[in-house]
Amino acid sequence: MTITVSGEETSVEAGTTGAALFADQKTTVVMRVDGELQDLSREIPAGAAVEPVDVAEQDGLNVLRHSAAHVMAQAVQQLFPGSKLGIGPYVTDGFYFDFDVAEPFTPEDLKTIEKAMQKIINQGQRFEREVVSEEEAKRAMADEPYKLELLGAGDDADETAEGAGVEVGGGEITIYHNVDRNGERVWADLCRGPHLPHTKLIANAFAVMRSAAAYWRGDQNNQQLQRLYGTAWPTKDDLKAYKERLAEAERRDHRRLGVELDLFSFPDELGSGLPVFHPKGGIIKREMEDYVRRRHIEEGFEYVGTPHISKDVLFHTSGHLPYYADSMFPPLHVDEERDAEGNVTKEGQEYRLKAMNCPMHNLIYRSRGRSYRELPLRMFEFGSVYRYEQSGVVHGLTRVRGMTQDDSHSYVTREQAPAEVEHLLGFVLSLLRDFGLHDFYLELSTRDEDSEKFIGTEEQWEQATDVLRRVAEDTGLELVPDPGGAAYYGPKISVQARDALGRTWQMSTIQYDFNQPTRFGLEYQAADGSRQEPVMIHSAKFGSIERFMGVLVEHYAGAFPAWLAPVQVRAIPVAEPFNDYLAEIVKRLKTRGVRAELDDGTERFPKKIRTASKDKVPFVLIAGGDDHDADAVSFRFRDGEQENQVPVEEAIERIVTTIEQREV
RNA sequence: GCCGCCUUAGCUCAGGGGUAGAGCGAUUCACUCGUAAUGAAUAGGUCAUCGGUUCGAAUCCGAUAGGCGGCUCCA
Repeated sequence: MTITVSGEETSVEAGTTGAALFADQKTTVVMRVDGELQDLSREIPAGAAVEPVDVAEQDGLNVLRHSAAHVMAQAVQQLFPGSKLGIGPYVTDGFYFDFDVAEPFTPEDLKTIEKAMQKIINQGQRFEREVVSEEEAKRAMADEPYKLELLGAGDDADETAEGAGVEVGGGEITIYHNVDRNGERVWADLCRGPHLPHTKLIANAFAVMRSAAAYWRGDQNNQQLQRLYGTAWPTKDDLKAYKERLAEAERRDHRRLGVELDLFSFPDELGSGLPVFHPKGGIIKREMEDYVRRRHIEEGFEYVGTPHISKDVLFHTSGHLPYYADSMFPPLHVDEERDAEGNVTKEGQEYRLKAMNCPMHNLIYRSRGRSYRELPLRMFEFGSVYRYEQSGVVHGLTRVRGMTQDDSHSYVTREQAPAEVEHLLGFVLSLLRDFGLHDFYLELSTRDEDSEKFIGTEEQWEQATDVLRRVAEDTGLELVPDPGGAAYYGPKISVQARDALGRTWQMSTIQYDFNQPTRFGLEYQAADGSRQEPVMIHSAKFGSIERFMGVLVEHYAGAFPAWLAPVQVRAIPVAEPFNDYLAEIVKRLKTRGVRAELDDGTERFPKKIRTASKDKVPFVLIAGGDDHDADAVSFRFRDGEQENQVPVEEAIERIVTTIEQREV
């Protein structure tokens, strides 16, 4: 028969398997048959287009990890008889498997499981695919209640959790058996596959990473299972590189660097998720805010200010309550008066900490009549908002309970809306680039038809979503759909930025809102004298200053570009006699607005260099006899490079220019 | 909010039913002329908080607070 192998027509015997075809390719783990991933053990149908899938390519990695998940599950069921299987898909950089076990896994258990996995791998067990009927599958999985549930769910399984589709779905039902050296089936799982031909391909480049709890099918009303996360790679070196990447992420962790660089802290006395900024962190925050405020004003925004607290009726008007009551701090009851018997003589009032700025900006809009000539009317502020985040989700600066939003609201006519969205998106992207982030993609969050959370008519949603989609597509950036992710009042575009380590963070958001203007009765007088309702467009550029600072700390690994660095210049004399010489230069730098300081401590020279290096100061200025005689200074940069005897004038100009140009 | 783990000096951590240790940091003194650690001395802890068990608790148990890893959530 004739088949096409990697684009070339070839003639092979009927019944040829992938294993036979790619026998000499040791790192081929599965094959793509007419675009579909299949086990190598399967026969290739006549006329098919086939290509080998290498373990190192994404599809191959996924198969490797999914197979490793099976091995882990086999090990767990060996060690913990009676444990029940949940799902076990591959995920980015690894895999997990959920188990219903009597006791949660301990750290020792993880090591034991890893050892048992190694044993299974060393046995070189084969993965064997069996096509079964639904009845057969139910019989085979009689002891696995969760698998039975998935069988019942059928093709819906894809929606139950990330990766659940690997279990069932996609037409026929299959069971994968692990077969030992003697040809005996030793373990089985309901699974769509495909899998590696045998376990030896997992080699010893795998690890059981951690355990955690997870809700069955991602629903918090369901049973909580124990999830084991693992990782697997084609080679030991890949595994090592992955672990090194994790270690690097840990070194860059903004929570760690925040302490080391004395930027911010989270005093227990304040409560969870409430940061305080120390002087050095305060400089970074202020530089960020100053720059962003200036740019907003350049872009036609007007800076406004609103309080941190208000009567809670405001949030009823906006529609945020009762939808989001759970994530707002509980109300404060004030102004109530009682007589001696305890009877209420004056009704009190409920106040709420502000969780969003838009209702207050609406009040500014409404404070007087508005003309179409004023639109677009753009209000902007650094609004302090407080959200009662659940205790388990608070995380460093990236998830806090008190934060500063760089929040703006553009009030426009319906006709102006597309142009304003475009304007905002361009502005947001330019700001992110100014802060050193260059790798983005967009997410379009829309309403979920089935949810009652979303208000407004279908036409309104469609129109708004259309506007956002068109503008997003015009950027040429990757656009990822996020159905059901919209706010209750309208769809949103969010910008996801990738940092230096390739991790993504939701930063900016642009939301199209046709609901709040109605709820607040906002209007403007049109050219024809009629009263019209504006559309409002919400936009947060960094999301929150706190989160963005956390991202920046990690992106730059604490080595901020000069314009953001808390200390821009540290002057270090080679020995004490040069203190005065450098003190004079520091003074001149300070008059130019440079954050410069002299290290006139009693430590010796090399120690001061080391300290400056650990502090990640961008410019170290050194002066000794040679410099003094030449009326010069020497530079030492963060990468260890040095440049000696630069004339003082020139050195100052270079530092000032670098800061002004916001160069790294 | 849920599951598990953790909380000892400013930081990183060791120890462990008989009232505490190291390194770094800090302070002081001496030293100090060329690019990542000079030396010595000193100070610093109700072992998160509260309660229980015990002759005795930092150590064991419980509660609370805070943190970490996930899950759920994220206007």
